[in-house]
Amino acid sequence: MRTLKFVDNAMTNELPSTSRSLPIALIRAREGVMSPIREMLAETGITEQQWRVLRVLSEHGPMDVGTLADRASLLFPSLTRIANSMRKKELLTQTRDENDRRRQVVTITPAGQKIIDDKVEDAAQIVAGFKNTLGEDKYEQLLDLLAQLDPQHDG
Amino acid sequence: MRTLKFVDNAMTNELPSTSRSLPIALIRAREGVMSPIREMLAETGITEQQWRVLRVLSEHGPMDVGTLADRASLLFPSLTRIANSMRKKELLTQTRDENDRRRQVVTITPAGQKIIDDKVEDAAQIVAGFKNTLGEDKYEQLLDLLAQLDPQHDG
DNA sequence: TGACAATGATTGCTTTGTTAAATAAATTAT
DNA sequence: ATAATTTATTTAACAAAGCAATCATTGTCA
Repeated sequence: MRTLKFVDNAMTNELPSTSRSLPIALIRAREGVMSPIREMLAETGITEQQWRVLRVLSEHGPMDVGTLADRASLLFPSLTRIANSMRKKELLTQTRDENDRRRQVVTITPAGQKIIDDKVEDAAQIVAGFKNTLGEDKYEQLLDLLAQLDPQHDG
Repeated sequence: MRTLKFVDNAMTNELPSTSRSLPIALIRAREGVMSPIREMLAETGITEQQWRVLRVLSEHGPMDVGTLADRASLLFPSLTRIANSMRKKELLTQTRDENDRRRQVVTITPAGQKIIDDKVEDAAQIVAGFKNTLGEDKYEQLLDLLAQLDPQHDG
């Protein structure tokens, strides 16, 4: 068992204690945030990722799979499967782009949009709850700090 | 396609644009942080989760599966399977607690500890990199804000 | 004591994450 | 024009997440 040293570890080769580990803190925060959202989504029969796909499509309209994957923060292979199952549930449709026939254009269906419409309010309340516990300022600050850890982000 | 309104949405039923969504920000930040760590771990043949398990065992010594799952932020069923594969690789051992024979006590092996020892330095440098880009203050601040989103955490 | 609840852990099932390889259409270069 | 390259997407294979159900052991209490 490694001995814990309760000193600054900046000049040492020590990792921060797992209780102050950034990756673990990110996981736990995510779990805290997603837990009520998952609970809310359980009634709809769709998953967290499927909700994200619907959100993006609803917000920006039809788009190709690559852009969708990017905006919903999903990996390509994941999205392929997710789109398949969502098509079976008729939450979206998929058509080949005739200008560039490699591209698959995905569109939300009325049934998909209905799920969004039915749940926006609940979702917004959950978000508002977190904004409330942190306070508006710290909430925005958190989003900024998180953005700085995202390599895609400019900064 | 939903019309975007560029106004404050506090009093409306609108969700924040997906680009300012907390769950998505958390996913992206996590991806940004884990990407170099995964790269580093690729050489060792273990996954991010297995690394966490080794870290916790190395830091706190042998413990039962429940406590380990808690400290490594893994779900029980996940840990059961992860421990199985790690046992096959001889990174840890598992023995029944004789006082309470429901409990399984997990211990890191020398081979497991060696992976930690070989890579602590690299890992610490990666962490230091993030501390550097954010600055010591904002880094600590971020950890505090994230902790507030964790229901397990006191606060 | 003996039925019953509570606890610790595992198993089964479906979905997603992650990497690598394959396919297919478009672009570039020779 | 055709071979080589790049781009968009899919498939395959394995690890892990998340949820429900199961199993074994321990604890409670009538």
